[in-house]
Amino acid sequence: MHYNFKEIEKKWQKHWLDTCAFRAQTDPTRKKYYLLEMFPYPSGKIHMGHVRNYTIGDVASRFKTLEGYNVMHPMGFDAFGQPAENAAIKNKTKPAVWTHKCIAEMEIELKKMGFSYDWQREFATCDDDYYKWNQWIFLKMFERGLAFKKASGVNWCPSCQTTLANEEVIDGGCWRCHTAVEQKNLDQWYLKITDYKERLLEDLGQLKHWPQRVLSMQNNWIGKSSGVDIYFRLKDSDKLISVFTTRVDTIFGATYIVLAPEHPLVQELIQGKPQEKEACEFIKKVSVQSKVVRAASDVKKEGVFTGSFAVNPVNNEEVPIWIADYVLMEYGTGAIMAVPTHDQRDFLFAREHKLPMRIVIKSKISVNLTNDLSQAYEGDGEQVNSGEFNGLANQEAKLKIAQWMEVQGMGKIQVHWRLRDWLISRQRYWGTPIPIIYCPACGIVPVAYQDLPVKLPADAPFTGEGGSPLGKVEEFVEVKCPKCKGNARRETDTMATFFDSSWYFLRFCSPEFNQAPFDKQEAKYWMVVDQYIGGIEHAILHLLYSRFFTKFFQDLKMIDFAEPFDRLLTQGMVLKDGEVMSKSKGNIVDPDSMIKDYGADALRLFILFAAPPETELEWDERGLEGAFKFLNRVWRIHENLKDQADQEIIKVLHRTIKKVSVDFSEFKFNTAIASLMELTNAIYQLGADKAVFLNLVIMLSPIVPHFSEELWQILGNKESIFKASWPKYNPELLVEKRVELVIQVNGKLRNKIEVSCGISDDQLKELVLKDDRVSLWLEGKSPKKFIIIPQKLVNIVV
RNA sequence: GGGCGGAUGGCGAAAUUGGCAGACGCGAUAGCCUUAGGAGCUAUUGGGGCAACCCUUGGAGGUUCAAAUCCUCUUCCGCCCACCA
Repeated sequence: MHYNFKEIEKKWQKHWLDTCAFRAQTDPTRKKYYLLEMFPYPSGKIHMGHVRNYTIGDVASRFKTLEGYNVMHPMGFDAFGQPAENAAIKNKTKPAVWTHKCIAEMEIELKKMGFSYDWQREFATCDDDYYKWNQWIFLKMFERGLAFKKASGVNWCPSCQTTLANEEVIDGGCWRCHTAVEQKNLDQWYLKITDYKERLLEDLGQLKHWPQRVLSMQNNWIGKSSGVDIYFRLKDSDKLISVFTTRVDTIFGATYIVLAPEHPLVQELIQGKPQEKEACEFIKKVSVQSKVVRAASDVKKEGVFTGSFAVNPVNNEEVPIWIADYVLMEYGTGAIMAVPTHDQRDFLFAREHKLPMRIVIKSKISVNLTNDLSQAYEGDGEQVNSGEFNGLANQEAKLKIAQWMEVQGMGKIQVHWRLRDWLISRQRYWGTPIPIIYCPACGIVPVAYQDLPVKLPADAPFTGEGGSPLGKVEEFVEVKCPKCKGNARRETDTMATFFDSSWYFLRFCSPEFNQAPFDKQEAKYWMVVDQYIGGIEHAILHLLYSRFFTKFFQDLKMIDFAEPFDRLLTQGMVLKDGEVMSKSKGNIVDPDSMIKDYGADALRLFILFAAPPETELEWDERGLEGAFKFLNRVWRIHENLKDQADQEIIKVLHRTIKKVSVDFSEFKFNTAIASLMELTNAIYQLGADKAVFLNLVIMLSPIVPHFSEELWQILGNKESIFKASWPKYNPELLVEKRVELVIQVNGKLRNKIEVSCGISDDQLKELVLKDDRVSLWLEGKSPKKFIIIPQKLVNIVV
């Protein structure tokens, strides 16, 4: 018979809820621990990814509780967003109704997993007392010029009928539906995240406990690139073309320059030239090309000559000006100097169009100085053909040339960034209304703070067909101007949902606070988040925005730290047959049916045991069965306890406590479980008393809480096991008197001997030489050298 | 093209950071037990060999008394960024 997990899990889940077992109370006398998992989008059902994410967090949270920390472990819902709108259209209901139904269903599923949340802190971002503070934050940003409206070319998804942030465009397609993104000129709200670029970059250095991978992704995304803006004068006028380069050391090898087809000077340059017609056609062709096609790396670089020339300031050489599709208006200055000998793209382009090349960096390896190259040389070397800079190492020349050019007024040392301002306007219904009023007399007027929240109307005629649905709700749109009291109209766009999730971790500190987004005092106690856990897919967007908001709050003096998350763990995906579980692949394993068959505890145990948290986890139901068997094996021990444990099992216990304590703090749950299994095996061999067994149960409790609570109670404890404390090991018990040593001859394992720990090196040498197997391998030769690693090994070198 | 990770039995994975490769589990094989169940218990389980032994951490070299671990080259896989100047 197996233990009755159904009854036990139900019983303890009810008990935890009834007693508010995981209520976090602010208590300045105690050390706090804020553990947070990325809150879910309420889709209605939890999937294995959620189960894994939240199980990892739950174990950490319960472990910290047992260690004596005052733990806060909250849960909420990232409830605004487009899927709710689509589902509402499909199911002929309202997004609010659908969302709340989904939240209710998910709460039940999360509770069935036995997660230790402080449910009293729960909120959903679609609650008006949450999104009110989105609007408040927006207004604060607006006051400081950090929220601003700009007409510009924006990414537009024709399928979702909405704009997208740069971050939401993936491979030229919409992150949600993968439709090719188009460019559209619209009046949109932006957040000036670029004002924070230096701090966002620099403070990455503070994040000592973030995965390297995430840091480098953020680093790439911010994309700081240092170089020089070089001014090329036009041959026939005084106008300048500014080009950006990170390789100013190659300036003497610039044999032509290339402009993006959209560059503002292009029309002037081609006007009246013989090439005008050809150039116009080319520009037209490129302009209709989608970004995806243009960015495809296998497409041949195309371009045309403008007919005009510019002058290279360093040597007054006339160089032809070309237009090509591989130069992008969005980056740098939209113009480049081309150095075909030292840039592969320039090289291919120059070869194609028979443009001149000149080597200016001599590679140390190759002596090739002819122009008969097979590819560009992009490495380091010595300057040649570079006037007064000849002979310098190119890295040194880079600095010297840059300084010299700045002094001469030929250019300016310049930094370009990849990071763009964050577009937050969405032409959607189910989101936070942007709290702005357009007055014919006063222009753009912010909604007054006392008028917040600008409530989202309960109903709007959204069809998914485009345009802002709020624009069709007259009683929403029509409003009096807060300044002149005249007739005015509200902004009808809503905010991108990433806005909502950029500060929710602060709201959890004081979810009911009604004076500000969060209570300073509460935030002072609970923040920063000690451990944050979530998927790698949020490595850039959500984490960058959250860091930005945190710095903004710091500037408002609402908090006194710069980074919100101390430790970050990005858990790996759950795979089935080597593939991501997805509806379209039909390989979804439903957590709920696994709970029915094996119980939540077994599911939690399996998911932690099968792989370390960061790596991908291959779903294996037989493994789950194995986890279940192990629990039954532990269960049976309590019926066969001895009155007294012998010394040997106590030693094993203390070794296990040491190992498991370390593993738990390092999130190595798989090896922690392995040690607990070893302890269990040892108990089967040696027997155990109640005290030993209870220690095992406590160590298991973060992983399998219902199971452990029940055994804890059966063995006579009145209070919850989570009121107990984590066991400590006795170091004296870990000291061994005798130890097994490995004997190697020339580094090969030849024998093992047991010796007392206090043995001296000389005694050991003697003992080893007497050993039969050793003398067999020595074949009469005398040892050259002994290498002794205390308590571990002896290696005899002959 | 750039960056960051990986590659260990039939499978998921360990390896105190340079010191017994394969802990723990799954699967498999054999046996035992029984109130036949979602059982349980005991052994064996990287490969070769009767054996002593030999081989084995994607591949090839190297450093070292000693390498899964460090170095060089190389192949494959994953993720991120990307005509980024």
